[in-house]
Amino acid sequence: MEPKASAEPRRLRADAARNRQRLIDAAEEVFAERGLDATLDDIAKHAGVNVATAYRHFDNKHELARAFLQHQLDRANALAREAAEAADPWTGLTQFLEQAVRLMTSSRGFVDALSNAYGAEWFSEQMHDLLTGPIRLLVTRAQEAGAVRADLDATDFALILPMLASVSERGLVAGLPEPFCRYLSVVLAGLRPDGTPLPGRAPSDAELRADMAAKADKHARARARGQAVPEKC
Amino acid sequence: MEPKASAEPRRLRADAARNRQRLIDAAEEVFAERGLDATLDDIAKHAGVNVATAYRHFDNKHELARAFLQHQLDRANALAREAAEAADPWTGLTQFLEQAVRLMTSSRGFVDALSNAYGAEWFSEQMHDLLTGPIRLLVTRAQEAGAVRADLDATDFALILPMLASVSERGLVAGLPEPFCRYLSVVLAGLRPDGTPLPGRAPSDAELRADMAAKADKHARARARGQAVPEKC
Amino acid sequence: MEPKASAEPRRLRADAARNRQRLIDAAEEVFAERGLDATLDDIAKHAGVNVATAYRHFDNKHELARAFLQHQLDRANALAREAAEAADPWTGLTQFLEQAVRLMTSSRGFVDALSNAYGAEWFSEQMHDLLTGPIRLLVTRAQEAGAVRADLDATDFALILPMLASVSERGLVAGLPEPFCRYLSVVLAGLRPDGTPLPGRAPSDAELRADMAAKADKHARARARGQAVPEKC
Amino acid sequence: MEPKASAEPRRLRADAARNRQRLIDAAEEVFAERGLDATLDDIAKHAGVNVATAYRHFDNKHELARAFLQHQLDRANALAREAAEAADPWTGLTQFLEQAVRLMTSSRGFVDALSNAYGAEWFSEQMHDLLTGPIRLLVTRAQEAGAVRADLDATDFALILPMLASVSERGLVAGLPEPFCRYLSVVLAGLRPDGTPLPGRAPSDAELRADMAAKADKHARARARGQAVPEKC
DNA sequence: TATGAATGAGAGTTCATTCAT
DNA sequence: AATGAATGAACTCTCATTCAT
Repeated sequence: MEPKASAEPRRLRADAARNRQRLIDAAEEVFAERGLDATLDDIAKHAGVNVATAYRHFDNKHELARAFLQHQLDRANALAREAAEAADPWTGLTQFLEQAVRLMTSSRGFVDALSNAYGAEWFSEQMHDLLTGPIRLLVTRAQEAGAVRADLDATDFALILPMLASVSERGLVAGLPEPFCRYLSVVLAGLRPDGTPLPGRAPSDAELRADMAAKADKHARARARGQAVPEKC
Repeated sequence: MEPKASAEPRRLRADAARNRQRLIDAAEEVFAERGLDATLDDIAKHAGVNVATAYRHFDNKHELARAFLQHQLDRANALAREAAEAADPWTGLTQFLEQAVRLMTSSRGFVDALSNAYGAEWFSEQMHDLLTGPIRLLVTRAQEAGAVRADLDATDFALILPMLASVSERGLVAGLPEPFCRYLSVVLAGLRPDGTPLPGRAPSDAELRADMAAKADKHARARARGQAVPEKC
Repeated sequence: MEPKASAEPRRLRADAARNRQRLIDAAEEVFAERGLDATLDDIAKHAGVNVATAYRHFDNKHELARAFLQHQLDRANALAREAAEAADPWTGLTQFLEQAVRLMTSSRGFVDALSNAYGAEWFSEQMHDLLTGPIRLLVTRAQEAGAVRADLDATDFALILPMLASVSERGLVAGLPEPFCRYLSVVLAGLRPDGTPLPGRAPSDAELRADMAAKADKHARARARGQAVPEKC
Repeated sequence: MEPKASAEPRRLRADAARNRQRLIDAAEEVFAERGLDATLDDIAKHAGVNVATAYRHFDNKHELARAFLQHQLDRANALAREAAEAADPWTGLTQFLEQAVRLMTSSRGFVDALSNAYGAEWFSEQMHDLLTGPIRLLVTRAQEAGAVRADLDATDFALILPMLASVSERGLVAGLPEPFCRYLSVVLAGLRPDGTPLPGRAPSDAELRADMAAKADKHARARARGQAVPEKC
């Protein structure tokens, strides 16, 4: 109802804007550190404001998380678009992945969302847009240049990105110089054409959408888990 | 006081032993389906016993989770050992990874732990043992046969395994035939020698150990997160 | 400090006066629809002003409710006075009751107050004045004309009015043509002389006063509730 | 799911039964004194147990209220059935009303529910059963004996009872000997045949049912309130 | 030993009221 | 004078854990 978390926020009073920003920053920090399970109280405390103030700015915890994730998604979109301008398509793709992983590295909350701890329909929709928009561009260009497997699809990154996210999540801790780069390299090497096709197939756009619905519906998820796993790849 | 979940369990009365097993089985099911956030009450109900009974057998939720994870780790160990007996080293490695991923696919709780939602020192230690034991065997054999990159180390799988776990976690939902196989293939392809070295280096055994400590200590983790991320891989 | 809602209001700036009126109007609407539990924020929004503005005009929610109730009481007074001018005393009484009930029908907040959801001393005092003033007039005239029971007193309406209020509250919902009229008729019929005296007695003016104090003091009320209820009327 | 507030409760452990009873008693007291808005915390404190204990016994506040109201309804049913055995039909009816009012006198919460502060579908259904069952019996018998107006219906008591409830609510406070008896007498006198028909009509059973739905749906209620009120009875 | 029951410490959210612009 | 914003205290409900039978 109110233009609380709207995209086009009314001009806020100076102090309110400051507090709002503090909240978002705090959310960024706290969600990044503790994941999306962090409590609103904690975030508010971190921001130096009362919880109720958080509720003035965001309808509920969900919305704050959304604001936070929106921010991350915006960055990811920007990265993809920048990368699309690279002279060499392969360089563009690797550059994007590298930076996307770097982005994820800095935020456990984002990884949570990607890993679906946060099964919001909304987030998946955003991801879908990212995949079928800028990322598809990157992939197609790279394929035309023969730089990546022909049977790869942009939608494959719906799985590959979270996969890389999880490395990044663990990566820094080890104290290695640039840990995730190493595994990103493995994956990148695996994306290059090698004469053999990948087994299975990429999720279709429709399946990606179905996936969203399923994720939003916990029961579907439980059911899915019960499914038999094939014996052999 | 009592060495409840000790390595050297007293002989339990028949019914006590049965209840203990039921609890572990229930934990298996429930943790697998709902992840490590599942309620102890739920697990107890699933096991057909009272929560308090769970507390007679396990000091706390943590310990029950440990028992559950132990089980998964044991299976993983078994898988690795079996795989080590494959005639062809590469086949052995792929077989192990395939089955390990399959194992993870069936257990959200295990993935939670791997993805570090569950940062117990203990778990990491177990992983360490798995890596430097049976897995190292597999890797070394494959390297000697020239089937995988020479600069790969068993400890790399401390990152690669969770990475694959996360695909498996998402995989089933999509309704694809055998989704994780596809991305496992990508990673496997990436592990093959291609003439270029991997950037960075594998975590040393010591670093792996340090990692554990860090993960158990949230503050260290927070600090780590603050670290600068290098601009370029 | 300032005599905010005082009887002798300072001259207000034009816009202030307008806002005050808007607030009262909004209170009227909102309290009427949602009862006295409605949010001050809601009322302010309805009035198109900020909550804080409400607090400039009224010390607290209580006071705004008072202003609202005052308005209703004023109307009730006017109704009683008008009715006193009816040619036939009985007609006057019925006319008053009919319109009073109609008034209550349109305002859940008023009914709340009458039904004592709002046990303010002040309100009871107002009711007292209404009863011992214009209503007594109506009753006495009707009695002199032999139209109502001789042993009825104006103060009896301290109970009868809320009683009718509660029908009106429920009445409209049922979708009946003019529901409360039916039960008003029952009560009116019951007020006519029938040769037998009413049991008990009407509250004296003093008791009515005591009643106020008691209602304002919750503890007294609790005590009262503990009182034994006689076995037989 | 659990047989928490079930009609046929499992045998409870002695202490649990005691606590459950304490909770119900406390609810009775607190709801009676402060109405259904009372907080669960208060009730629990009154019962000398932790809030969570209340949640062990009742799914939520709603259910506790329901248990409390059920109790009142049961009593009301019993009263009606007893009254049906009176030799004289009129005596039976008056006896029932007298005792019903007495019952309501002791419980603000019950009155709240009757007055619809508590718009639960369930409660209305219970009332419906009470009205069309034992109360209809009383009314019909009285009509056959010519003791009450022929155009009265049992469903009229859906409005008359709450009406009387509201007197009783206010009655005791005044310190009068048996205050509500006086107004009950007025209403009873009004129910006797007097040669003139009542205006309007009683709600049909269907309308009573519709009423429930409407009450459960706040919006319907708001709409209803907006309805025009006829000028003349 | 196993159980039903009880509990304290939150978590998310709302609201009357006050502060700062 | 009026507003946008902030706050503390409450309220409903949950969960890991402990007590008493």
